Amino acid sequence: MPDRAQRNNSLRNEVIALKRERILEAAVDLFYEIGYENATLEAVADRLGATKPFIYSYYKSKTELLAAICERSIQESLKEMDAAIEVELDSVELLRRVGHAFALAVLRNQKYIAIMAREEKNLLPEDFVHISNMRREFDQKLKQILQQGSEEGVFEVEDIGIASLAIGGMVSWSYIWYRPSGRLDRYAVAERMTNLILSMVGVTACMSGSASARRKPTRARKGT
Amino acid sequence: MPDRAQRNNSLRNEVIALKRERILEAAVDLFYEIGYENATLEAVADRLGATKPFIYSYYKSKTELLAAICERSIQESLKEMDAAIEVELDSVELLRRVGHAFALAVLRNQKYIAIMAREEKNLLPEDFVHISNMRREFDQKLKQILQQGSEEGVFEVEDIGIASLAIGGMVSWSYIWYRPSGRLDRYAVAERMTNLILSMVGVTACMSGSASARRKPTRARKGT
DNA sequence: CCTACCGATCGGTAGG
DNA sequence: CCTACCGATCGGTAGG
Repeated sequence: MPDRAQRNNSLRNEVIALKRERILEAAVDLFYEIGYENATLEAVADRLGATKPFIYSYYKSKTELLAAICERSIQESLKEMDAAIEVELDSVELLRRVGHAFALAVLRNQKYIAIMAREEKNLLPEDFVHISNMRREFDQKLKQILQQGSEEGVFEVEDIGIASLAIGGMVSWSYIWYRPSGRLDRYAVAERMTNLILSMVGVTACMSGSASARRKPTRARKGT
Repeated sequence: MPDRAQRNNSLRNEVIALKRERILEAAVDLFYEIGYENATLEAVADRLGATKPFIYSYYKSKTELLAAICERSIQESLKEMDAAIEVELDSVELLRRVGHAFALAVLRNQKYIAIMAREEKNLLPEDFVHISNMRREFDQKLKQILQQGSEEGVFEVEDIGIASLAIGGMVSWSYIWYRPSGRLDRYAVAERMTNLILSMVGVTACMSGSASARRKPTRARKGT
């Protein structure tokens, strides 16, 4: 007897989830383009062919919508981080994997990252705290990786705290300059950033992969 | 005869400049604390013990005030960059100096940098273009330094464009996490970031300063 | 899920 | 340099 009711219910929930998702996406696009405060919910609704009260039946306020966007923003990076950690690799491979996945996540979720970086002052204090905690968690895990690699002697890092913040920063900042229409696609950018991360912690090409050593700068390149 | 008039005039100009400066500073503090849109000009005026129309007699609009803040933000970084370039050093020392001065500038002007990063969508199109150009100029000059060092064979960089954006990003991002009350003062952070920049471009400790080589990770540290 | 509306805020200005 | 004000915008809701 609850069978049919439940099916209905699950369908209903799916529809609700779908609508919430579409609203979120429309908001992300508009907030990214013109900024949270300049974007009216009426304009968000317009993009969906609906009206403002429609949005209010799925989100209870504008700031709740913003919080949902910001939360997803780091959630995605954290997810990649956790997936990489689970694989149990040596420190170099772990950092390579984490760096690459993190960079790809930022480039893929560029709009979300931009909104989070720009709009923190428009979050409710409680949401701000929650999101700050997630951010701290990410930084801690990254720091942990550097710590381990340093103890093993495969990383050479003067200050682990600063190094992890630097890595986080150089990757996160790409939301500002990356253009999908640019010279490199996301994957190529992530590759290069990963290599930069590795050399930042003192791992040079010959130490990490199977490639042959190129410890010394290739002076040959200049002359030829 | 123009003597006295001119003295008066110059005094008058100084007073105007002083007032404009105080208004700017108050705005920076408030915009940084609660965000541009949440800050009313009335509240800015309050901090100066004045009223809103007072501000309007020194700035013609709220957005002009924002543009002035953003412009100064990069102006400071560009100034440091240019000062460093003028000294004519070898590539390694030049990058070290630029990195250090740039990092210090960001940490010193943390509030300005934060506002610029967050509020670009609130700039007039013309101001946005102007500021974007200054930003591009900075990136170009940094890239130029990497280019030169690479050609000389002292830097080992896979992709100069990405590397310069990465350096710019890791330093700029510090506006987010740096706390003057934290573990390290500005100078110490700048030092560590500079070392990270250098190892990112393949310069290890032994190559740069007069210090003895420590090419290999110091495995000794672990065992002892 | 829409029409119609309110209430409050705030950038900017007149006028002195 | 202030008092007093306007005009417009927009988040949120009532009521259906």
